Amino acid sequence: MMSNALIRHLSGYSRLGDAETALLSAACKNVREFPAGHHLIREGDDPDPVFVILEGWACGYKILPDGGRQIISFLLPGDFCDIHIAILHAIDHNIMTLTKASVASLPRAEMEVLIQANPNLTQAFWWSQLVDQSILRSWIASMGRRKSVERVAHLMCELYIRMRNIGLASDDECKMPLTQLVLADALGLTPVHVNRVLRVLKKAEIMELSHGSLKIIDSVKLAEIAGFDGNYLHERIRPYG
Amino acid sequence: MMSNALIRHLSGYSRLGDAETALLSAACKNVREFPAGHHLIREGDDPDPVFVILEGWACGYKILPDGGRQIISFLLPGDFCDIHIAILHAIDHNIMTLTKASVASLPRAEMEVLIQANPNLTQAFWWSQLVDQSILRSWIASMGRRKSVERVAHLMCELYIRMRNIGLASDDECKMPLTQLVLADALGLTPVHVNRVLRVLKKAEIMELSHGSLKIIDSVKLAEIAGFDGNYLHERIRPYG
DNA sequence: CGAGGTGTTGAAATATCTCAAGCGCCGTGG
DNA sequence: CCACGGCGCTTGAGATATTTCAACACCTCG
Repeated sequence: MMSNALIRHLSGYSRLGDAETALLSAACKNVREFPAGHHLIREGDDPDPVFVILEGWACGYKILPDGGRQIISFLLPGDFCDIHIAILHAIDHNIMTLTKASVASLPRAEMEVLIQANPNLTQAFWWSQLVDQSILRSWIASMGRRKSVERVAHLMCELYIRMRNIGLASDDECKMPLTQLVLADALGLTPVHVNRVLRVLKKAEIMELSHGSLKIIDSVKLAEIAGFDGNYLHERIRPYG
Repeated sequence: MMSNALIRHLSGYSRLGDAETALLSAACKNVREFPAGHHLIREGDDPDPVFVILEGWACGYKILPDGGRQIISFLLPGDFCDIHIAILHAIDHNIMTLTKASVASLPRAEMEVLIQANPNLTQAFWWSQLVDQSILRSWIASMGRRKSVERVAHLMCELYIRMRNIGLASDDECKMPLTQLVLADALGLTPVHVNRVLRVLKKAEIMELSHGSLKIIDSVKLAEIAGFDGNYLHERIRPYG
């Protein structure tokens, strides 16, 4: 029975003791609720607090000179914005909520003390960051070498597994509050094309995305189309539950 | 007068004292020469030594289930393979030399002692890793939202600037030992298409890539086509020289 | 009730790929 | 020294995936 998505998330990466979870809980006391479409971080900001998503979804994105948007990452409950980004002078992308979300903000200084004093936490944060980086690599591979159907399938696999890892998915279903436009901006496609791809996957009785939730009908075929190998998510130490 | 590409690279991120540069030099004593096409790291390996490229180029890549290759990163002199990746169980991509290269390998244990004892080094390594991550994000944006000409132009801008940052580029030219096939695998394109794009850029008198080197003819137009904004490379503290 | 965001569909336009062939260069082996 | 094979580059023509443009239906929210 874990009180907090951050703890649930990190405890997948390192065995945390009671003392550590207590520290994390305490650090997360400053919680705010934001509506969908609220910016947590804007490009060019001075990085200050570390945000942790406790409930809801967010995404990181970049705007290209021609006005196009590319989504770079999805933040699920327990995920946080890059901690050490403070070292850089300015942030090079935006982070925005995709749904109503409750978000804890931890003062950076406090954060660093916390990490330095607790080797298990250090390790958990490192791991988490490395997994993020691994996901970025995997996205590049997807954008570069997968066709649209495969790309959609792959992203759905990734997000489903990530949701399952934090205890937010059932056997064949999970929340997936993404509009087709958002999906398009994440996959480097057009909204219309995403629509057609989703139709194909539905007609083939493989998966169905609607009303903000994903239903996996034939998980084997889905993974096959996606060419999905979850290794890059570097599995949790112990499954949730 | 810097003896070593690693030092040159890191000193762009943090002011290193004589003591620190001496330590780094000493750590780099174990140097080997590899031919082009040699694998430094293979997917699934147990991560052990940290490799630093002293001379030559390397790249990281993934192989997709259908056999396709996607290049994920280019390693230039001074770049190194992810240090903290040791935390993960297994590496999820390959690293291969693209040219004859001289490579230092640092025992991981030694590395960690070094870092923990020297805050400036810690900072430099952090920064370096964050820049790598920033480059990954920028690649995703490129693959998702730029057309082939823009994508080629953008990569050339990035690599030129990175070469310049380590003192390996002249005003309008630098080494660029990439075959069109490699370029294609990095950009998510076909070798034939890369060829046609390069032709266009050459005919338009913007840049020319041949015999392993890049010549920039009209840097303004090149940056314009690319929509290049170098911020994501998070400039060095002091320019090389 | 109207407005705006989201999803749906069709038809035409276009970027990129695929397949296929030929060329030039370079290192190797006869 | 020449012939050969291999790799990288080049070019063409046709095929295909994805985009673009445009219209409409649906729903929620004010």
